Amino acid sequence: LKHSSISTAQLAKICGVSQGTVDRALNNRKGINPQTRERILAAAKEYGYRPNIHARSMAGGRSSLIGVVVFDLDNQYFSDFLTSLSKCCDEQGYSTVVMFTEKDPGKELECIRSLYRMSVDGIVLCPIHSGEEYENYLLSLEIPIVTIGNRLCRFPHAGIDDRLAMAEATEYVLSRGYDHLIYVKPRLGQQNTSAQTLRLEAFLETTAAASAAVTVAAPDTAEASLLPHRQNVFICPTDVYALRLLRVARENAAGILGFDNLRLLDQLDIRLDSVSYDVSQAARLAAAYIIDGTPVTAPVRHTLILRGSI
Amino acid sequence: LKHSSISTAQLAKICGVSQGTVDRALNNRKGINPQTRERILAAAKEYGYRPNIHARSMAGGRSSLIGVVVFDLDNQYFSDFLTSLSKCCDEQGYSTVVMFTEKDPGKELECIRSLYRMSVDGIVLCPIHSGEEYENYLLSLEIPIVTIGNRLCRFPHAGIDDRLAMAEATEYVLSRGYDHLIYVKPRLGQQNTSAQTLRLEAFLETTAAASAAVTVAAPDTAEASLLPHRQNVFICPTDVYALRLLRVARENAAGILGFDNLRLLDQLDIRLDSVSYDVSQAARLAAAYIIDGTPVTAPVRHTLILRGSI
DNA sequence: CTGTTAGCGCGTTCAG
DNA sequence: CTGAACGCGCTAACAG
Repeated sequence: LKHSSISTAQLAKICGVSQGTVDRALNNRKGINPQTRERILAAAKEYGYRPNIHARSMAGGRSSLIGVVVFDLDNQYFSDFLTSLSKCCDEQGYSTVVMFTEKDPGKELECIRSLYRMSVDGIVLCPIHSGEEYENYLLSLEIPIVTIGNRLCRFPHAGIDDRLAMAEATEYVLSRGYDHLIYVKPRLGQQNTSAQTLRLEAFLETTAAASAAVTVAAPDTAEASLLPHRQNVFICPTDVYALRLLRVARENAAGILGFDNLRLLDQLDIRLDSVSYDVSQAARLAAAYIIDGTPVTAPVRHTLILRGSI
Repeated sequence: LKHSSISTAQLAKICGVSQGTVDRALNNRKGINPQTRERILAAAKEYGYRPNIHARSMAGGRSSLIGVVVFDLDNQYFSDFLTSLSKCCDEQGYSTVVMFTEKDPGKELECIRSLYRMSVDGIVLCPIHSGEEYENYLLSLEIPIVTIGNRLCRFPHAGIDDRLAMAEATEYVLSRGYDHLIYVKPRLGQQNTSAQTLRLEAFLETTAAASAAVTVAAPDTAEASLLPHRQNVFICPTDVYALRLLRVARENAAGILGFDNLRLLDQLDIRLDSVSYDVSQAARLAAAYIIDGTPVTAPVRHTLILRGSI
């Protein structure tokens, strides 16, 4: 009663074969008569056979579980990603188990350990830790791990080319004639800040040769950085900051650029230019890497969505 | 190597007892010498023993997995709830498995079936289905199920008293002297719309005896419902609608009330009055019901958060 | 109070 | 190509 779906043993009895043969048919293993395979497959479909993940993972096979480790759901970026990933995994018969680190390095380790103990088939991780020792630990788990948001040296990354995206966006801003760029830099208190670091570096490199003035400000000092008699523009490496500065920008006739293009913008009809990319593609890349081992070759493509705030 | 944590068998060998005794100690079962129990518990702690959920659930015990079925993460309400629930479950050694229905009744059944097959210990469900037949099916699963958002007759609900909350909010609005109340009613195309239905009913009952004019409008016709030379106010049963109407309200000097008090409001410093309640308390109630069987006796308390939009 | 045993459903040997 | 047997880690039932 507990599990409505039938077991391989029952299937075996029904088809008049052994459990081993059923296993060979179900899991596309070699060494089985094509006819008996078809017969078993047909019966499996008829009786609605579904593998039991617990038994399977105990016997050393896949668990069909994929772990996801993110900060929280405060930033809609993660919500967007989760929705896509969950859908993507579902379609392939996998379930996702999400855990939150709340940007606490200790919790990150706890999350990973928990997921490992659940014998997930892989982990999608937005890391806050970094360093060789940490990566060694992750590698020792011997399960596929792919990063999102922040990066790790020896693991694939499902995301955009942060450097290129920010460089292009900055160039566009410069081309619009602004002569004072205020980069709103988050406090980089954490360990792994690769995403934000790459964006900042790209911004600095791109503006190095420009004639425009440049200020790098903390979120709470951004407003005070506005210069009079200048064409000011806020460059925000996250929509979250941009949203908070939207009013200030408008009141001071300054331009403003966001990053991530949260669904929120369209949902609430907010006129904020933002660097956008296909989150579902990132999710697909991550899932494909974990499920099929498909290597992540190219970064996800990005676009600048213009709504008139620059 | 796969599972770094030791097994009950190993613990048994270490303590010089049988596996059965270890089980009795670990799971607070009766019929064991308090001294041997302490000895085993100490060893378990020392060696970092952690139960294997797959083995446990296969043997007919708990899986320490709790299923969550919600529409999606578009509405921040669900993100808020999930964050709280996940935290709450974590603290008690449970993990959550989230699935999305996308308001598709067929998917809702799929989600529940999947979770059931994973032998989750219980399900937190925001139902879109309803009706006796459906409830019978859920009951036949013989696992604890608690609803959030929408309700079902024969299952506990972790949430506020929607009727009372809307009634009180409406009364407050009336007390502020508005003489034209525009209720923004969602399209109730789904099957289970209990939450929205209760709120609308409460609004209508509360305004029945009032002298103020009342209009019930669809989200896209709300603006057109504004009456000239009147003190208009929008009553939105969801912050999502309120956020979209915020500008219209301001431009027309109309009041506006939201519902749910999304974290977004504080995050972006949005001045919207909204009916608020402690989401984490709802999460705790839901978790306690599933984990310990604690009955949900009283609804979660609500408050009206005033930010000057009424 | 404690030890022993069986079995959950599946993957993986090893024989045939 | 197929069948039989074992073990994963745990709970439950029965013996002592």
